[in-house]
Amino acid sequence: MTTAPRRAARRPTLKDVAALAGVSMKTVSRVVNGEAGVAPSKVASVEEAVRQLDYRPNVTASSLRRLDGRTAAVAALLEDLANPFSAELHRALEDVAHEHGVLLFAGSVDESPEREKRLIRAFTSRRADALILAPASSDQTYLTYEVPEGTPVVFVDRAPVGFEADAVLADNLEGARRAVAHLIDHGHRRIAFLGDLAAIPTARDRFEGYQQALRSHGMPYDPDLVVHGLDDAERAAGALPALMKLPAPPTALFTAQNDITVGALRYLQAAGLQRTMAIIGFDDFPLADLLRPGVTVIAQDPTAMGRAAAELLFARLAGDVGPSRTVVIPTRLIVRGSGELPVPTTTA
Amino acid sequence: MTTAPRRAARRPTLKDVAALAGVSMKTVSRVVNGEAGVAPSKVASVEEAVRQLDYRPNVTASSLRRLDGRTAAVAALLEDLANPFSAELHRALEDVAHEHGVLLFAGSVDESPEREKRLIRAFTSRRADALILAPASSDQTYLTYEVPEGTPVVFVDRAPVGFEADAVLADNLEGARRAVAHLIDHGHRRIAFLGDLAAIPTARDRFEGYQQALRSHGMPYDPDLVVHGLDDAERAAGALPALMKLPAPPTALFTAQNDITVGALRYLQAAGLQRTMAIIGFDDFPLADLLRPGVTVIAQDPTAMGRAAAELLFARLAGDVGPSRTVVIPTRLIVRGSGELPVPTTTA
DNA sequence: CTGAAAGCGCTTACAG
DNA sequence: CTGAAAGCGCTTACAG
Repeated sequence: MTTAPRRAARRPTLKDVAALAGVSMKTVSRVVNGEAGVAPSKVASVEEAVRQLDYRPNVTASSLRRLDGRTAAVAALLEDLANPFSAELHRALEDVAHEHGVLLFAGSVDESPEREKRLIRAFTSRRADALILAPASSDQTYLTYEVPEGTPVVFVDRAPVGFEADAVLADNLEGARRAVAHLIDHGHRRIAFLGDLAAIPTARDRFEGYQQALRSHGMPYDPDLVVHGLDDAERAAGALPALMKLPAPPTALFTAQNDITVGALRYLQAAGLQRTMAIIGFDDFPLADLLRPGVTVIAQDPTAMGRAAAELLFARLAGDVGPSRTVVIPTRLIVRGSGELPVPTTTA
Repeated sequence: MTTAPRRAARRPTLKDVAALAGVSMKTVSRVVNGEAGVAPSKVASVEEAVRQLDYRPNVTASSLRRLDGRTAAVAALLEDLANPFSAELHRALEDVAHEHGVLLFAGSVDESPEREKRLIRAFTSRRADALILAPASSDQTYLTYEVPEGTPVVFVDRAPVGFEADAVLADNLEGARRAVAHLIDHGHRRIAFLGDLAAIPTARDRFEGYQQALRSHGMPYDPDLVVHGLDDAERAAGALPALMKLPAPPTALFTAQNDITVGALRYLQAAGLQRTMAIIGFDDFPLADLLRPGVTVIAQDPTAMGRAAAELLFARLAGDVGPSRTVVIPTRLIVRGSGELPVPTTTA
């Protein structure tokens, strides 16, 4: 019978290293933290003791006593870690944090202001050094007393309300305006807007872009062509039959969010309308190029947004005390076919 | 000029609460931790002081002194947080952790054993209570001394080697066997295998399933039809021209991973072969149902895998000391058209 | 260049 | 039922 290897029972401490190396705890601390001014012979014996004991500093304990209280961990509160936009953003944050030797806590806020507040409490009570937040709440004044001074907060995807902070945003209004202008350029005059919950700021900006495009082209705004509150693909698909039954149905759709685009595409394909109804979606998605026709989209760049947010954050942690900055990451129109379908020349 | 609200400068401590409530620190500690046996009047005055000062316990400090040293944080090392499989798994872990009031650290190992080891060190030095690991390394014996006793480790997606631990795995071999048997049932005799890096255990299992299916149907194994090492979509697409130039090219493809399936589909569509070449992919992906033909897949269930892993983990944290368990989450064949294309009846 | 003492915010182990 | 003292693993603020 073989004996399973035993796990390390108790982690050795600074004190154990000091005893083995025959120096004081303070000297071990200096060596471990790379401070200058320790005799080379002592450095060597400390390093040898560290190796022998396989000593690992307790980051938690050191942050407790340090003046700056830094834990080398930052927290990200994103919309939903399972959704591709949040996942890519998260990955970009991880990459920058990793370069700085900092670890990342993550949580999904799920469009729930209560959940957002619970997570903020959980992360601040673990003394995260900084927060990245894609808020679900409509007002973040509460952060003033929830987040201690000296803990930077950077907003991503959604702008802060009632709280001064850096922010990284996509160009939602301009992207939407461009999508709708593109449809108008292809001859469409009846363009439907299918949007997410109207309470979500990005959804509002995209709706505003839709309206601006109509206005600047001298086109009337028809509320019958507008549907808000579509918070998943099924609901989006379910909204289309009513639009199609209008006396003057739309000839083009602007779907203002990923899942809405997918739901609309499912409906169009089931109804055999995929080569008749023009569609442009906000947000790119994998395989959009493989569908027939390919799906024209306004693409965001979550990786660029994540990197920019993380860089603002680390600049703050490095001591930048300038006024809050807002970085806008541009969107891109990707032409693939569905947004270039002409107005059908039927005798309706 | 209005004054911006000031942020809380210093967090109040247990001591501050004790002073305000006129009791000892120990009594405050008892109330905060919900321990019984405190006079109701003292409970009330402590609770009032907590409210007035907006006191938040410092989780980090309490874990330092506690005997169990629990930090109420667990770490997940996944393949790549940006990839949908890892992202869904991560989200499922988050949900279970959230139910337990536990926070989640996450990191991507990126098929790099070095990165895996760095992350393990980072997480253990932050004293995570437990680890969830989808390893990139081929051997995890090193965990024996890297992970302290009493810190549970649960493997997901890949089985441990050289280390005793719980594991949650997909049924890779059986799923692959079933995919290939399905193609054989539809008349195919020349079935290509397109796989990821052969060093990845799941890739090996899927290859083994491919071989077993051929064997059990009395079909020869032809190495010309097998390509390993396809680690992204472009590489997968690039492998197909050579297969098509074989004297007897395949009539069906088994693509053993998500990105490989996508790469193959891009090639087939560019070559106009999407209605000629049968294909079954391992891993489902969004919109597989909207392509024409729909893409037949072997679907994994990352959400079920994440939940199962988290439940094993919390059972260990709750004191379960039984022998290691391995949970296998079954895969599902989803028939959509591409896997049911017949063998073309050409005169080749 | 080096170390002894005090303290970060909390819990433990006691004593009353 | 309550609290004073010690200590978790480390760094600070000194003194030499």
